[in-house]
Amino acid sequence: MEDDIDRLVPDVFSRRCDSRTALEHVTGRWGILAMAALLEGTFRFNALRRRVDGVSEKMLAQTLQQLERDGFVHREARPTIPPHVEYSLTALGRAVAERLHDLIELVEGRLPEVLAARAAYDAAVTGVPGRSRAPAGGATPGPA
Amino acid sequence: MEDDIDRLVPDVFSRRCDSRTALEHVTGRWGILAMAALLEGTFRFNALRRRVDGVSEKMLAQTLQQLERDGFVHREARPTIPPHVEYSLTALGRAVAERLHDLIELVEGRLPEVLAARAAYDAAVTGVPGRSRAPAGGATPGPA
DNA sequence: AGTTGGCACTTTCGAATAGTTAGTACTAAG
DNA sequence: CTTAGTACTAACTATTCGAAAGTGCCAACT
Repeated sequence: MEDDIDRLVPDVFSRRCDSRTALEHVTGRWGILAMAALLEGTFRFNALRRRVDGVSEKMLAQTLQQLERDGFVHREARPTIPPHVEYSLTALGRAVAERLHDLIELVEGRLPEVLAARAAYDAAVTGVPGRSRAPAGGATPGPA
Repeated sequence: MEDDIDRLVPDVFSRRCDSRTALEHVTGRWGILAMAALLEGTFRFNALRRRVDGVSEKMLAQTLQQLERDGFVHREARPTIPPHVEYSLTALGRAVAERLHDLIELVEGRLPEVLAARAAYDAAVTGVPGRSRAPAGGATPGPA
């Protein structure tokens, strides 16, 4: 992405490429979970918020707006009071969500290995399993 | 993940599940790009930094440490001055990186659709294509 | 001789973003 | 009457990120 010719080839490694932000939206902390939940079906706002444990209204609203703008999510609002809004995946969003789902399944399925690695790392760093501490600074190659 | 029995089943939708942070590490802004770069081969620190456009030394160091601790990345440091450190994917990291790569390929390949969606969204929101503005607040269902 | 560049980080401080809380306006149910 | 629900937004606080400088040594260049 160093000049105009290169700009025609999407490349997430280049910070100036629009694909970078699109990728960040679908893999952001709340984006990936919202997409994965929507793969299960259409949700209303608060139902989605309950599905994605820990997300605030603000962050969810912001995330859904980004995803909608990128074309991954479809928002259907009825002119009612109280509001009635439904969110669902677009075809593009579904393609992305399926890959996110694959990733999530893998990470969940191999969590024991991650936990074991963490314990081993912590023990190597501090000599005490379960206690994480950054290696000391300086120009010396750190332990690991 | 509401009680001890549920804690045995990894579930990224639950904020208390360790798989949540593991997923956040590999899909974080810099994590996903570092993993994708390492899929290309082993990198030394500054080579990786050059590969991932826009990342600071601080964020890269922090990201690599997280990934190493989770067991996705292997760090090989020689006891030399100047330092000589190499980063590569573990087997677990490779499995994850391959899925990240699939996702990246998809997002890059369908970027034109994302850009078209953004233009359409901005036009619908502001009447001016290319100019993004959040819908007005209140309890009224927003336009979209 | 001095200067510069390279290596892989860490530290400090300000900028940016995420999170918390309260608010909007209406209806239905208790 | 109060409470709960709906889908957000605004204001303030907390946390994280980014920019810049620093570490200590060696090699290459002037």
